[in-house]
Amino acid sequence: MTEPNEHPFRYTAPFANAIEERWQARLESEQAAGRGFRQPNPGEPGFDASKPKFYCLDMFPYPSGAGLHVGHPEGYTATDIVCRYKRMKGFNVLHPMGWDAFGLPAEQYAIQTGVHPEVTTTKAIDNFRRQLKRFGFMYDWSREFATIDPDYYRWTQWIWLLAYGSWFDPRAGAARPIAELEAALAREDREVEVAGGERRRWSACSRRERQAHLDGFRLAYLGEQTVNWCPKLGTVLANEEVIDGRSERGGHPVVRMPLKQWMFRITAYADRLLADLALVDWPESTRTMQTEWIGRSEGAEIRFAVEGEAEPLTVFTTRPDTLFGATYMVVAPEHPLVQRAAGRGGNAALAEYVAWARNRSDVDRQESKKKTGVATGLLAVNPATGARIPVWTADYVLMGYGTGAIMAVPAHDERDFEFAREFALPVVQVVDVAGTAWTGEAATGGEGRAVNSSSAASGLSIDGLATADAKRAVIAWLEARGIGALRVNYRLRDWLFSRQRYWGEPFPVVFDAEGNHYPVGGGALPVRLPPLADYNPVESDTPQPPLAKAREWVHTTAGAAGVDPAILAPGTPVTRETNTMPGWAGSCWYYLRYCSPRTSGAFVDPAAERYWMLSRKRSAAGLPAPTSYDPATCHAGGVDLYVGGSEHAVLHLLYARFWHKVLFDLGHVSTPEPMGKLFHQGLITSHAFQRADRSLVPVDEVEERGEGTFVETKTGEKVTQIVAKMSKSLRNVVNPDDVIAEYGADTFRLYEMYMGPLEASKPWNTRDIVGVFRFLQRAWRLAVDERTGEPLLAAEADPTVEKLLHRTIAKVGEDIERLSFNTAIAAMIELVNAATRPTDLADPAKGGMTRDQLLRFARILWPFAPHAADEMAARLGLARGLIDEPWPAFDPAMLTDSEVEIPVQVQGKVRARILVPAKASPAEVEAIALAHVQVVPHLGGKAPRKVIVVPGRMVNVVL
RNA sequence: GGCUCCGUGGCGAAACCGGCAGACGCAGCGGACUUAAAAUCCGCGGCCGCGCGAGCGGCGUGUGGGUUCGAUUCCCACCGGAGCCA
Repeated sequence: MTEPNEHPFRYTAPFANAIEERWQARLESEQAAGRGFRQPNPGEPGFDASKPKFYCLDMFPYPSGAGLHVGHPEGYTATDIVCRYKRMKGFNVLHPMGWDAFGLPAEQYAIQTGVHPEVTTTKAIDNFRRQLKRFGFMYDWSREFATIDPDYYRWTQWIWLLAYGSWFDPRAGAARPIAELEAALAREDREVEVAGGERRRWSACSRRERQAHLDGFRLAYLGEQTVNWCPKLGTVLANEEVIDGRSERGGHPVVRMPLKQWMFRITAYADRLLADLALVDWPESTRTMQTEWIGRSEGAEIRFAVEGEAEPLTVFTTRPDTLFGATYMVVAPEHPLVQRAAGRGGNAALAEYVAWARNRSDVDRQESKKKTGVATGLLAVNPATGARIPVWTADYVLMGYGTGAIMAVPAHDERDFEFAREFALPVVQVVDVAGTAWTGEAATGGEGRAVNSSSAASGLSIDGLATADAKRAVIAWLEARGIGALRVNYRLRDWLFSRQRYWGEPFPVVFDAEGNHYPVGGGALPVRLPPLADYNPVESDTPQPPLAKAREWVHTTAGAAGVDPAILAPGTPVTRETNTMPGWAGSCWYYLRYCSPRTSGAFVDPAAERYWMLSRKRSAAGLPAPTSYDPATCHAGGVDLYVGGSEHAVLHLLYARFWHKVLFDLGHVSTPEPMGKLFHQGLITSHAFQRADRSLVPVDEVEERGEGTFVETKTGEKVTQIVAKMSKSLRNVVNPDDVIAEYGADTFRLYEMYMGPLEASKPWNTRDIVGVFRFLQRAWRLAVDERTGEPLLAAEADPTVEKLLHRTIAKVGEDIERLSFNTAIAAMIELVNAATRPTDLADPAKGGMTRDQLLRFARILWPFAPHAADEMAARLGLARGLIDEPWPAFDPAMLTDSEVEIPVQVQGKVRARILVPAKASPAEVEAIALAHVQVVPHLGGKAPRKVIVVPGRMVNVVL
């Protein structure tokens, strides 16, 4: 027996799912017909040039096989709300979605299963797309692409070639075509250094020598670098991917070895990357992180003469003022000076140490408590004191930082001090550090006044000078003697861009038999990835890229590869580059491709790029649309809102900025920065449980015994509830598909936005979801008769409800603008609660809202819960839903009250509340307050010393 | 160790520029409706004390100090947590 359903139109989960799927199907067919959320570009049919643009971007996901995580829809819902709102406010909204689809996990999976990464990746993309569509996000799916599409990576390769064909002109402070450099060298017939250190006029250089010289300037260049080789992963990693000497992914040991690799000269842009952070609206924390990552430090380069060596030993120090305290030198074991000293033989200990240190991973080198090292037997001369000081080698000095050599000042550097202690080297105090007494028992860092820092012989005397002055004095002295100079050093290294991997973009470059490289011509792009039978990286001590296995692909001719015949004869046998680009490559410029994703003749259509990226600042709103960047009136950043996790605060965002600046310098994009406003959504965490010994217990092994008391089921041991990241091992991962099935996508969206501030990390609390679900039910019931599905309309508008509606419209709009969605939803809940009929449905004419009011409410609900709002609007007569509706207007007069209740404080304590006319003068308010029956007793009969009246806010009486 | 951010009821949170601390939701309690339950609707709700009661008094935004008529908000120190850099 089945009960007849008395409420067939109640907003239940199955009902929500049904209407959501119906509206989504409808949107799908509208999009297919070129309507819906399809946003035309300038020049295309349907484009409205009178509207301002809003480019809103989500960090595109890496489509993993596991499907969408609850963290993904958090940022996506936020941008969807903003975009729907902006659309209603009359903007042309660009809100695209795509896939960051090259990368290690797919390749790893291919290694395990033998299935081509393209197959698994495509499947994962299809699943991600299905899941995202189920949320009803208003993406313009006609702009979708993946970084693995040949049509896309063709242009990734093209941009790389652009960098390859450019150099950084220090005088212009910008990138320029390398042909200009070549022309200048020829025109002025400059003298250049050729192999072997000789200098020769350009006209006298061989073709090979010219090429080698130019190669030294390219923004994308082949550099022999000490790289982080990870034998286990079979790849080289960027410094950024190595944490404490282990791979960021997998935690495998990493060893350092020299290798020829493609590099990006990102260090040339260090100053601009630093300075332009001031131009964008980014979280302070992110700007700080990038600043620290770039790590600009001013100091001095000092050249120390080494006895018996022609070349001086160059060091960089931020504390040239401590030169008198440099009692020994330390060079990295990889330093050429050490190599030479060891190569001469006769120092077995040195050779042994170098071999030993070389095989130590950075984790050991950095962590070792006890300092290790060996004297090289060489003696350097401290130019300030004239003293001969020993040159040591030690692994605490890394070749990758600075010059790979330091002057050791043990008195004022902790590590140098430890080293000096270990090997009984002299320690000389040369700074009287402010606030720290010199005991000789520890290094004293910080600034102060120079002591023990004078020498008649060298003519340098800085005793008594404050650190800053002492630095200047020493640098001036160094410069005068030609043995040093002021220098700016960066922590930022050039970007290692080669990977010994299969699943990445191939480099459009080939090598001849002598190892000279030649670019593949633009017409031959994309250089496609060849199919491969075996994806296994070769686990070995020397890098062996998997692409080397595609022998037929690798061995080709210049002509077949598409090298310009003017550079290399077509018949010349060449081998292709077998490294691939790292996972970062595709995400460096995807936001540009979205502007015109189907453009075939260029990486982006210039007009589309200009329209979507270049805009006037609010202060210059009256001016006509800009045609080129003007710092005074234009936004520096192109994308108006970029939302994604803070885990990309440094790497992705720094790399994208670098590519963008190269493109900007060469005239291919309109703005100096890619992203104007950046926002990081917080992490969605989960609950887990912790035993007394701080070990974690999975959620399904715990039961609740009474209020807030949890015990481990197996042992009965008491455990405490904590907040932890979602993880398979803790079995606290929430699957979005399940939540949608249980409540619908609208409820899911509302819940994630209602949890708390977007930027905050917050725990998922399944129990709380029902709150927003009930809100939607209530809102629905306010508009629709659950028995008949017919609208429920008030005969006339209740003035209180009308006033609240105006206020809610104003507040929700403001809150969306400042990305404060939780408070916007709270305001809508208050409105619905206030308008809800106090009795049952006996008399629908009582309470509730009029059709007009309900439609205005539906329109502010639409960005948050679009399906419920569309369905509501349809039942109220708007068959098409709210897709083309404007944001409702509010009357500013409705936002103020004629009378306000304000508190009266006596000595800072609230003693009464008074109702006063909003326009009452301070004197009137004061009079009412002081006469109040609850205030008088607290005055103690005295006249107040002072009365502070904040109009409309409060009164404070001071006795 | 340095830098940055954060700490508010049983829980998630709000208070946007120094002006009524705890909006809104969850959980809880009470009532209406119901044979009963669910659902729904109405109400209560920081802590302590006094009062039968409407209410009154005190304390209260991690801790201790400071600035101010007034501090969750600004300043200093400390404790705890997160992130980044060493």
